Amino acid sequence: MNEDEPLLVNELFSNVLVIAAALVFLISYLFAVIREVYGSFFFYPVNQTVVEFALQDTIGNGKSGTKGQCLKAAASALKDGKSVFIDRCNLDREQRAEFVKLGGTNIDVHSIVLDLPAKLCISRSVKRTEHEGSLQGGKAAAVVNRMLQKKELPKVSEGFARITFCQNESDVQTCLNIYSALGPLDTLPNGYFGQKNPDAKIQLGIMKFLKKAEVPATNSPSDVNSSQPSLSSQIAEENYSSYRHSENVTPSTQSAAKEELKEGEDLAVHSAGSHVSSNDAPTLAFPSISTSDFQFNHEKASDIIVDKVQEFLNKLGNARLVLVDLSHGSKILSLVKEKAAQKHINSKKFFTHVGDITRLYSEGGLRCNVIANAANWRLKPGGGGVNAAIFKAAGPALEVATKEQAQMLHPGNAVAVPLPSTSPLFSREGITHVIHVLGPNMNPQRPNCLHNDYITGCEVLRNAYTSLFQEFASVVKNQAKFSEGSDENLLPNSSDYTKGVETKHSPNSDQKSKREDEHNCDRSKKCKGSQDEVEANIPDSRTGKKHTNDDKICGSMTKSWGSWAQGLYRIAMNPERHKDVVLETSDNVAVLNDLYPKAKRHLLVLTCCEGLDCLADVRKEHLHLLRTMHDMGMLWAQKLLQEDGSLIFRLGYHSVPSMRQLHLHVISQDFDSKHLKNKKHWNSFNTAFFRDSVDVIEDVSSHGKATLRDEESLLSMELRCHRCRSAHPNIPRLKSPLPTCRAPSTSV
DNA sequence: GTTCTAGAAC
DNA sequence: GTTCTAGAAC
Repeated sequence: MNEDEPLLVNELFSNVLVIAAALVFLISYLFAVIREVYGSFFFYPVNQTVVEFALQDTIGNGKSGTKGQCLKAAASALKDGKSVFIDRCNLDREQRAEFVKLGGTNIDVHSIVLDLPAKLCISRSVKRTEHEGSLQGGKAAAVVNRMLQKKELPKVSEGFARITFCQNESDVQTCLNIYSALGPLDTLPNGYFGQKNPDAKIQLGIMKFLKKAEVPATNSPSDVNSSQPSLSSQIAEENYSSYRHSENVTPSTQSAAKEELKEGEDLAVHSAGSHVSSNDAPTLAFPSISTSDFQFNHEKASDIIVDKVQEFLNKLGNARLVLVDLSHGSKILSLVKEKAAQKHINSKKFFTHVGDITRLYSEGGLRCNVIANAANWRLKPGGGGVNAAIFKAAGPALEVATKEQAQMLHPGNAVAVPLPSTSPLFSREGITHVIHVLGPNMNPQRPNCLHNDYITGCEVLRNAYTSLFQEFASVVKNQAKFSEGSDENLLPNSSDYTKGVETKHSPNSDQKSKREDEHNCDRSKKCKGSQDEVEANIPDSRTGKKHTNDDKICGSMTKSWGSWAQGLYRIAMNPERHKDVVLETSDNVAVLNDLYPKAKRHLLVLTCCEGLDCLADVRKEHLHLLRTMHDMGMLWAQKLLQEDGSLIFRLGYHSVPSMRQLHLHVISQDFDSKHLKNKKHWNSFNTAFFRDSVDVIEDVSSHGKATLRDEESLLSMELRCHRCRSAHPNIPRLKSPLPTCRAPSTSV
């Protein structure tokens, strides 16, 4: 768009002499060209070519008009059967609400959004010397920035029948043509046009998990998909994205953010993680085993529960145990409660809880990192009760993860399954492990019925709780080990897996090697298969050059790596030789601090697998690796959060990395670093160039490869604050304390 | 990826 | 005058 010839909506719509869709009420939502198109009112009488108009700023005989005057004028025109076009800076929902209300039930309310780059807007405003709105010179930039901080894109849920987004002059022209062509009885289809549903476009990690419906979602033109998806598909996408986005952060930040919203505080002022309590004790929530469908005697069961709890509480450090049942009238719960009190068991470390075990945190506010499942011997979903509920709530991820650990379970045994971070139970409830446990069965309709043999039954039930609590202890121990920064592997002790659990490759040592085989990355074998190995040594038909290790194919295109770009590759090939920088190696991935961190905390999770240089190389067979990297990144984010609860993390990949060897960035969203120096640095983490790990996994699993975003345009995009989206002319201004969303400018 | 630096922008 | 960007070299 030509900056010298700013688009004036006044000019634009003064050309619209006939806009005759009966009682179409247009609200023009203008934030980008704010001061160029100061609020003007146009009244289009139906079936007439006469245009009445009034500016909010000039409605009162040349003086600034008030909102009340505008509303009155609009209501009056509507009453007269006219179509009304309101041209006004309706930045937020609240400001628009009164106008939308004018539409009532019979009048379609449309919105046209002129969403132009803020930089353009500011430069225009600054150049302008005289303005109806008493806004002149340099103050304009401050106003624009301040307004942009508040802006909320309109949504159909506010009462709009149709919302059209215009990103440039051509979009505006199209819009103009559409409305110009309307006849008296014509109508326009409802929904979003020109841009996706605002919610679906939110791509900021920080905003993502908040599920904050009102989050402003501005995107620069290059980031906007100009397709016009159907409304239903948009809604589906919206729902999907809110679920998906919540996975992108650690559950603790998510919950903290929730608290923050409750308090109604400004996002920008307090970072979402600030309420994180780092001393949340590890907690196992477990249902009463065998007393429901397996019809085990409640008295006997409650004795065993209390005994075993007492036995283990001392061994579990600060960990807590919680017996959970759905119903308030639960007999087993009251029995256990009573007996635990009699035995003076510490009620802070062991207590009972009434609620849904799959919604302990979201509905009960009870944070449990591990839950037990009263499983069936096949370790399959279905059946009823707790087992069905947990498998359903955890999604298919649990089934897959369970299969990796064990095929079946004998009565009296338990098996811990790490919950993939893709599971809603992980993202929503903060559950990291599900421990499947199988108790004795006294129900003749179920397998392995003991037919009231309570001598065996009690022994089996004792074993079941012993095994359950041991598994839990093992999880706690490993997590503690992890947070101490140990580079030992995270697998539980072999003894935890062998007895009564038929693993695919038990015992544990085999399991570990199996896991390594699975995401294989055997350096001699090469992840990408043999094809690239062959290609790597034949001349490229386009360049005639030979590919070597330093000049190899990256995805479908030739990408050469300079010597300076080989650092990560060297570490990945020999992580043991770089113990000084490598924080941890496990499952063929290495974790290290970024040499030039772009935020307070900035880690890289590096694959040690040769042949995977960048995202373009990633294919379906690397899904397991991507998940491993993601899980490792999440664990480290959690660990870092324990050190500083105010941090917020985002996990993702650069569309086109500068350094060879696939690496996942785990980066805190403060961007407080002297190493973040230029536009490329900023945009590589704050535009679609940065591909969220969860999105990459989703892309690869559904399309077989990752979606890469155009490097050039994204990296040279205007600088916008990742929180409030305000635009800034350069990096120092962007990073300077004022005017940012943390401390909104009050001048003007 | 960083560093250096010419020259544009302020 | 200083600040900042962007391109080349590494």
